[in-house]
Amino acid sequence: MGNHGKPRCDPKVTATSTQGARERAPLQLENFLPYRLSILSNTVSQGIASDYQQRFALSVTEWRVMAVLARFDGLSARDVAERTAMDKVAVSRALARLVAAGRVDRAIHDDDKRRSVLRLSAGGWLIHDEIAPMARLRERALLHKLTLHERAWLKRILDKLQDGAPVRR
Amino acid sequence: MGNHGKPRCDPKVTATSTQGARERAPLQLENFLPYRLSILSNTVSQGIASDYQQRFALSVTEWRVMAVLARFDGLSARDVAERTAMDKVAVSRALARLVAAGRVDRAIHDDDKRRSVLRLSAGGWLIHDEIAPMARLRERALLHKLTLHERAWLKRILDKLQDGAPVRR
DNA sequence: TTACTATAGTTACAAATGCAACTATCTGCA
DNA sequence: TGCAGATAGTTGCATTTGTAACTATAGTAA
Repeated sequence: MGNHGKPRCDPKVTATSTQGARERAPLQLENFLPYRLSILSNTVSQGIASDYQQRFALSVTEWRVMAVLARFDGLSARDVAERTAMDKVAVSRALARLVAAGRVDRAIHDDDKRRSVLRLSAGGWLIHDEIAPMARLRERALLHKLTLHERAWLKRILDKLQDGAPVRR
Repeated sequence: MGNHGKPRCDPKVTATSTQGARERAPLQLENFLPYRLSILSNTVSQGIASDYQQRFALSVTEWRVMAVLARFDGLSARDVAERTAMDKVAVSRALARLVAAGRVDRAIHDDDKRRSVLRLSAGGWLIHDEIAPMARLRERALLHKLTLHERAWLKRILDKLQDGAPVRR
């Protein structure tokens, strides 16, 4: 029962990294790629969100929907879901709020009455035009931590990591 | 009112990238670093979670708590929150479930009765020892998409992006 | 037509999450 | 002592999210 080689270490005295048993040893979260990605992504997204969250009462999902609609006019909800890699239910709800707030106009497709035809409203564009530059600034600040060389590698690496990844729906 | 240079483009006909107006133009989400990080992170975490989610009825937060406890024995809830970069409330709730399920043993600190002293139970270790290798495999599969050179760059880049980042609490 | 299947989008319900308020304990200092 | 913060952890409540079921429309073929 108790034959587990538990790493008994005082947590305050830096991490007795229990190397030795290769597969069995506990993960080192701080070096575990999926974990690091998660932390970094949350930190970054949270930073950007704090720019507009309270100011416009806009959630991250709502902003993402607005961002795609700014780029591609007349998409259906399904298209939006595809382009944002968000769940269709999440998109539906974000759209309900955006339409109610008058930030997005929703029409019905002529040839297919199931589809909606989505478009930023004038008010939506105003908000978009305030947020987009802030988002860009955040990205720039992030990239400024890297050399040009590193930025190029990062892009290449993200491409490779992403390729063949399953697309959510 | 309508003097917005909206990019009218058929979404099916690949992305008329509205370059020109530098700051004003809509974001290209697909090249926007924060967005890419978010997608990648979600995809990866989701993949790992699918390995244990239903099988052990374990949430991502719970697994993370178990992972730190595997590595550092006798932490307090606060320590766990710090090491997982999770909210203390989230940790408290995850612990409540883990203790109830008999996966974590909770004692009270001798010198400070506020603190808990946390430790994986024997059953917790069994589960950990099943999940950890799977998680490692997932990470390995991810890293195998990269050359050794790229892996080194990625590590370096993540370090730089993360440095100076605010620590959640 | 009718029936079967697929798709767009919404709704319902349950679980997860975040924030603020709360209890209990500890620390420091008059 | 005893009182005013701090800190560890939990609880309540409102919001968000995920899953599945549902409605409505479309496509296809007998």
